[in-house]
Amino acid sequence: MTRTVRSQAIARTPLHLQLVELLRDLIISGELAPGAKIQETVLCERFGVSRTPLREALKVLASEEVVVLTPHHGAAVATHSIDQLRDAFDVIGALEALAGELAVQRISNAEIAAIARLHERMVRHFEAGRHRPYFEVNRQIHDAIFAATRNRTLQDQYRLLSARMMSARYLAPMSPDRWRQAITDHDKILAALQHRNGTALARVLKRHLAHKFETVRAWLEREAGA
Amino acid sequence: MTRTVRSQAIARTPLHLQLVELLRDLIISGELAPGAKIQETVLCERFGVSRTPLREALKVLASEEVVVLTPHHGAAVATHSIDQLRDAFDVIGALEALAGELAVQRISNAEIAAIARLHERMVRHFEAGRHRPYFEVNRQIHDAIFAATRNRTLQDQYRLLSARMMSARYLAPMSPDRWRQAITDHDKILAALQHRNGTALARVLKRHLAHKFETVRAWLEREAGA
DNA sequence: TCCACCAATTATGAATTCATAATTCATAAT
DNA sequence: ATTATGAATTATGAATTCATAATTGGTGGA
Repeated sequence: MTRTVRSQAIARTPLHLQLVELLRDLIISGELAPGAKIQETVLCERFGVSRTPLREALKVLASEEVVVLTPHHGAAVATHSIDQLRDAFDVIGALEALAGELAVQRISNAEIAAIARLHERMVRHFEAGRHRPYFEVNRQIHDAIFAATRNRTLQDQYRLLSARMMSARYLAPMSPDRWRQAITDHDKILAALQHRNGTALARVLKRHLAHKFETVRAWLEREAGA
Repeated sequence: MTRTVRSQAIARTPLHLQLVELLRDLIISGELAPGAKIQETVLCERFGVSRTPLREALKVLASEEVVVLTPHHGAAVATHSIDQLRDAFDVIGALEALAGELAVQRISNAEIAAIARLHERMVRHFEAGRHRPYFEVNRQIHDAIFAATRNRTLQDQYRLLSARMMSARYLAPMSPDRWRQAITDHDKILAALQHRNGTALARVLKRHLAHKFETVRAWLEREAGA
């Protein structure tokens, strides 16, 4: 009996993929700030790997525009101008709109309920003024909406573009007014989901993102001036 | 070992990026068919490079989902199910709709005129039944519309997703009816551009893509059956 | 003192080498 | 004859080595 042993293959993640995730985390968390130069040997020392897999990882991140490779000059964490951010936000807006349309068609009642619970938690974080947990739950809600689309490509593209400026989204502090606005947006998002109104959901998701962009833009301009 | 004398041309662009383009072309042209196994040593021999840059290139293409890497099994040209293609077409549709909205706001009259000339050429290829030149000019028109958006991210994402199934788009033969339909679509695309009607352009671009998907789907299902 | 230029050092680009996992093929057992 | 087993071969994963471009630091000259 030829029982294939491949049935429960143990997870063997290639080194370069592990490094991709590791570096992405370092960049998202802000430990590697935008514009920071990446010294291959330094990171190799730190992670205990040779340059080969690290360089492969850098090439992948470069193709995602998370880092920038300059021939013979090395790697650096990508920086994005306000124009570039606006461009990315426009694209993400289109993706969110599509996500809204698809989600209401395919989401289960259980998933809607789960998002409602996340929503409650997020509101509580807002009321307690806890920024970091708020952002985390916020991200989970958006991820849940994209997961409900059942469209892997859509999810991947969304993650790709979000990751590219995740640090900006996380770091940009919201004014109390903007934060209240965000909560209002999310109330409408949840309502549109519960009514399975795709058009409304697409519209409010897009507007929500536009608000977020204004927050990021204001922060970047203040940063640049300071 | 003999001292390799490299020409200046290839010294400027990193090898792995050249290989990314080279491989992409091979895949788009169909020389490397979907599902084909990629033997590293074979391609290294063919291109006269070592495995290091080729493997870097494969990793980049894998992150674009143009190839699939299986640990210890090697690389293969990615195959896409009809469901995956539909997912990708949905996303491209959203991108095209956004492109339409932005293009009419930012395109110059000269660019519209250039697209009109491309349109004429495309129609002549259609009337003469020249498939390959038709597809080529068709692609140029769509690229021109995306270029008119002035949104680099949008262009990049579009190119990324189209490349992923370019072979399918190229290889799928259109029925005479579908081809006529495509020309009708393009008439409307040009008209919407000339009237700078973003809503109409977005709508017709999306519908045009839906037609294209039906062509590809029909072809794939016939292929699978045959 | 400042600038230009050249040597020394360092970092990156790419090839080669080494280790290990997967496949193939031959042999043996049922 | 067919299938299972195991050695041999092959291909991939990763480290190391080699080559070359860029940077740095110092010296000499104006």
